[in-house]
Amino acid sequence: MMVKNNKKELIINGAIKVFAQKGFYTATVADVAKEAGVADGTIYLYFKNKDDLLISLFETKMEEILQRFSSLLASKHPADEKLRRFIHLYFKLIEEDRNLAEVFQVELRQSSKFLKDYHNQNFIDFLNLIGDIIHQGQDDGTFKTDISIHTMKLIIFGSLDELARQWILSDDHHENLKKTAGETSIILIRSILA
Amino acid sequence: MMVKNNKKELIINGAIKVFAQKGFYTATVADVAKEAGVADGTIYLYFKNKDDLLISLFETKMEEILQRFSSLLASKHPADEKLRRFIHLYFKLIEEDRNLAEVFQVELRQSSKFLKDYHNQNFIDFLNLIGDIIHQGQDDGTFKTDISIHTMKLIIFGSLDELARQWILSDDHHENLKKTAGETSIILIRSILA
Amino acid sequence: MMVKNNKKELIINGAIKVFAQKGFYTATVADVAKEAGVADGTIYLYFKNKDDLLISLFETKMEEILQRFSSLLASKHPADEKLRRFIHLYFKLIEEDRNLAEVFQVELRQSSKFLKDYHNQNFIDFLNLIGDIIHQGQDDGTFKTDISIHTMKLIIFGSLDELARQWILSDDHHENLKKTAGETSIILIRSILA
Amino acid sequence: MMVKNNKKELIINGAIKVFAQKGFYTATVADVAKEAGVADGTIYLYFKNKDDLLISLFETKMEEILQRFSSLLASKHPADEKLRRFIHLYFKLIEEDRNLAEVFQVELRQSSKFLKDYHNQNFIDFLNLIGDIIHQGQDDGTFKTDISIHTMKLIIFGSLDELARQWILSDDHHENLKKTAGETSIILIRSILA
DNA sequence: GATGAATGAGCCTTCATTCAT
DNA sequence: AATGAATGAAGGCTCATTCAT
Repeated sequence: MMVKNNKKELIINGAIKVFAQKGFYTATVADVAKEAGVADGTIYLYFKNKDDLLISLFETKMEEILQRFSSLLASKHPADEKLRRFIHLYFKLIEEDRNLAEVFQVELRQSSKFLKDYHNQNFIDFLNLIGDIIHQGQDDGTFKTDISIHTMKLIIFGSLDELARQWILSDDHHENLKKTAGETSIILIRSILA
Repeated sequence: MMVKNNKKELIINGAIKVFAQKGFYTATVADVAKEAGVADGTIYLYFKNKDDLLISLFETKMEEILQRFSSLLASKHPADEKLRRFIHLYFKLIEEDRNLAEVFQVELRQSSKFLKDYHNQNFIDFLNLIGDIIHQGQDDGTFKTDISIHTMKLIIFGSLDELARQWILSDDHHENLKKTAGETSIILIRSILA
Repeated sequence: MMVKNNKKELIINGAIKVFAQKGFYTATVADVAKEAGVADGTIYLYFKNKDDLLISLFETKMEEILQRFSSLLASKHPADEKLRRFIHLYFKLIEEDRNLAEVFQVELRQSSKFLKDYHNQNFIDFLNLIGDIIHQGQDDGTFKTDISIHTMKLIIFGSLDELARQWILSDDHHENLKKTAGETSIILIRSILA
Repeated sequence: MMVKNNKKELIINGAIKVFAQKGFYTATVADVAKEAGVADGTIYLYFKNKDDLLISLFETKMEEILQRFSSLLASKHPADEKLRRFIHLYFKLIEEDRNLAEVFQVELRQSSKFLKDYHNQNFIDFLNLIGDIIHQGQDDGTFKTDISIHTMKLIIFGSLDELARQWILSDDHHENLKKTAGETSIILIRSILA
């Protein structure tokens, strides 16, 4: 079948919408069930509990996201071009699914529960995508080597993250994210180019 | 007496500690009261409710922080030197009060409640401190003018914020924040210097 | 099944008993739940809140009561006979369900909440049952017309109400309410008979 | 001094106003203190607790009321004239102090606490004032003897009480209580006159 | 698998009462 | 006597979770 676990998907998508609107703690499981069009109890057939729903949501979507970046990173482009494309893809994804972006941005930052106790391998993997690009650039002489990859990847991710957050939280979304992506590429690449 | 509103301070500091450890939603008002060494009801003599406690906490501390930045910004230094000092002070504050940093980082980002519905003027003011430095630098020819102040200030803040977060969330705090501050200054200033 | 909304009934009956014994404000929702044999939360599946429970209780029971009076009033008896029967039925109902009577007598008179803010249509309807009898009697010449129906219906209701209250509050219920009903009929009808 | 226990009086009068407006349970001790213009704690210098405040209020005012009736009853008038004057005085008092009337009418009926557990001697005394008039009337042949004094006094009191309540609860107080008093006198005396 | 009525633990909040000043 | 800040017990209500159907 094409549609595996249809209900599970419905619930995850309902949760994304509801968590984005109300926040994880303020939203109720009943809210999610209603949005997903299933009964409250059904959620517990697919997820251990409310926390597990958030984590599963994150992992499922994060895997999808990592895949969308993977071809980009497997390409033969020079490091600066890869970084440019990374940045554009990042903002494209944000624009495509604002609710998901909001859940990632706002809700996952939230409680120690999810960024401290819950060891977030997918997030680390994501950061390492950036690290890999920088690594490549430093290897082939495209990028400067005077700053640590660790610091640089956090600067890049932090920049994208904050720009995305402001765009999400602002009510006016006419503001073009593509233009922002262009500017951001210039600034960040300039800061690192050999 | 010298110490006015001693209880209010005790409560705010208790709240910072408890919210940092457990998260705003997971922490109970009773937890805060216990940490502050007051009765549960006492909290309601000083704060309207639990939400108000978080917001008051934020506003009180944010004002303190803004003041600590103000002399720096009133100084006669060139823009790049100001930015360098801004970055160092930022990390210094983070190191000084990790709990407060964590509350700001994690809890305030949290739910729409606090960054969407609650119009956060202090946060905007803080971002504008950075904007002012950039503005000065563009005016006197220190900084490039090809990128918008808006984008640039978010990149700077986002970078600092993310670096701070990783430092907070990592258990090993031997890692020197001063070194990070140095690296970050170099990168960010390089990206903008004329 | 025959019994629909079994739980709602259980709760209302529990509430009648508990409110009669402890009073509305002194009784807790947990008391009612325990008496009804349901969980605390179950009450909130059927009633919006504690106030709503009291109002719903009143409306449900008042409708039942109004129905028990309706055949009497639809009958072809002369007005004085109707009034006599009304009085007897009133005391009969009091005797049948002392707890309910007590809730009506004591708790509903209570706070502005329930007789001032809550516009009590059922109670007005009940008073008008008496008004209708008097009206009929004045029309067919059975009753005097020198006094207003409004005053007369309040006198009749107030008399019954006070007699009922004293009976309820007295511990000795050997005292026959039927005898009281007889006496009361004589007095009240005498006061109005043409 | 003329004004003995000035504070105590202030508190009682504040309580009457506040209890009338909000109801005994809904009103807080702090509300009463504010209305009386004293500190919360001051109330506990004069009253054991909140319940005691209500009971003391009742007893103090009830004594005043009983005194106002006493000369009437000591007079040499025939029983029917006494009853007529009783009724007029009753409504006059209601009109004079609506708040007090409301507290007596609505709040004191309230919980078992005050009409069941609290043995209300003053109220019994008040009812007996009516009983005494009837007794006199039956002795001197003015009133019929076919009905018990007990029933009759409750009918009279219940009638006055209900008429007063409706007047209090209705917003329109243009309605003349004197006219009501007149009508009521006619009806009640007619029902009992030999 | 799916439902949703029922559960009951737990938390925010109120407020009568106390007591140091 | 008077104050009012502080207390903390207690209760209304919510909501994640379960389970009989």
